[in-house]
Amino acid sequence: MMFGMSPRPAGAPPASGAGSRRKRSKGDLTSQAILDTAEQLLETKSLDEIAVDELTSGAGISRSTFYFHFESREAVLYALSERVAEGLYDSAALWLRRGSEPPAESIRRAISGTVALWRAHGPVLRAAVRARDTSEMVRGFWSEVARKFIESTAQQIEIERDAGVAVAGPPTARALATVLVSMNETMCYSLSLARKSAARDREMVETLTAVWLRAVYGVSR
Amino acid sequence: MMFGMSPRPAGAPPASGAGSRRKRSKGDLTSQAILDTAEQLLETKSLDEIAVDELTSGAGISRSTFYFHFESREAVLYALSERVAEGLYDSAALWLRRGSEPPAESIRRAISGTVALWRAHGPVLRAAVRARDTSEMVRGFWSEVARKFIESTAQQIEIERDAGVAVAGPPTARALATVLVSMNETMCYSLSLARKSAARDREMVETLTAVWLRAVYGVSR
DNA sequence: TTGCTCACTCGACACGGTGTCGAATAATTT
DNA sequence: AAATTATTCGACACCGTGTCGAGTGAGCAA
Repeated sequence: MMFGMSPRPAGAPPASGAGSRRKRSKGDLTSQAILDTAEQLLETKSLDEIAVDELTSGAGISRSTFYFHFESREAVLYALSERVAEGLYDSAALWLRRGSEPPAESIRRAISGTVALWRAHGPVLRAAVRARDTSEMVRGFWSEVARKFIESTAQQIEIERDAGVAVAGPPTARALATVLVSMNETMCYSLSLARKSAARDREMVETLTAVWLRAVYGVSR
Repeated sequence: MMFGMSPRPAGAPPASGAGSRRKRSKGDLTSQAILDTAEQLLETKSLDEIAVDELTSGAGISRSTFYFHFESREAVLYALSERVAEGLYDSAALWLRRGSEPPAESIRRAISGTVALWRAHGPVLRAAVRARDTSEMVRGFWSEVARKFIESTAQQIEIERDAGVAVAGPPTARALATVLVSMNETMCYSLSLARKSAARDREMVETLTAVWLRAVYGVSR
């Protein structure tokens, strides 16, 4: 009764092709308008403080029309998340394949990218993290994202361990990766809540980098 | 309009003395019943999935009577948190003053205590963490709890650094402490979501301990 | 042009939850 | 016993949700 929602938005237009810009059927336009309004409102309020009619009046349509485009408020968040998720994968890849540069550099670069992304899309990312506990749909999506992050981190740790550069387990590479990735997420969440400050951001990147380095390689400098 | 709530529960009985058991005015009893029902319901649902009449029918009273005892659902959670918070302080104190034992022992003991507490009161603690973003009252309470944890951890790190045992900053002792404490909270949160398993708990304690040790002291073994 | 269809929009409705009020009742004090 | 205070209740007004059936209009076929 409570979890019956199908992952596919109810009456949503079949796969609004992201690339094809010809023939923006009117429906696409209002879907976009709803999405934009939602992203803007999330800067102020949390998802469940946002009423459907705030979304629709912002988009210039009637409240009940909303349900033609989205199944629920969560579905809107899901769509919003997808926009942002691709950016996340990029910063994940950064740390995976590093050339000959020292680990400190590639880790710092990856973390820095993640922080930047949270700074850019904080409201949406926070709402998504929050909705993980509420919406099956959102949870599925983000646990997949997290899985990829953890997987590739664990893999990298194992490579470094085999090379004798990183300190051996226990903890398992996987357990260590889980903790480190979660730590990044938590700190980015709370950082994105604070007023924007380059100094604060830099300190956070440095702190997280230091913990990663020490946790994986044992020694910092 | 939205944030006008006073920190003091509306018509609540003046300071239901925790210790004095004589003269349990009838009101205290039903307040307790509401609290107990809430704690039990939180094992299944999140706070905002719990309707007021579920609380009151569980306590055998009428819905509107609820508002005589508590200002809102959040106020119930606040009261529930206070019950648990004291236990938290104990495990904080554990790591602060250690005798001559090696740091690994005291850190493991403190983390182990925290994990145990989350296992015992997971639902309430999760709801409280969650409500931090929603309720001013709950946020104030928990930021105070977090502050104490971070403060005492930072203090301890500085002591160890002055003694030349811990690796020097940067990161600041405070920044490092913030990250480590938050990490513990996050991992306990997600651990308490998983089915109870002694093995899993042990692994989590070991992993967190390892990260703390390496982050603070640089080398693990 | 007419007429058909299909994407899209709307207002009305039923439902369920919240918070408040004033009156009724139980407990305690004087 | 009377007065006061604590506690409970039902009724009410309000707000947000999700659904339904009835439009509306743009494009397309004949």
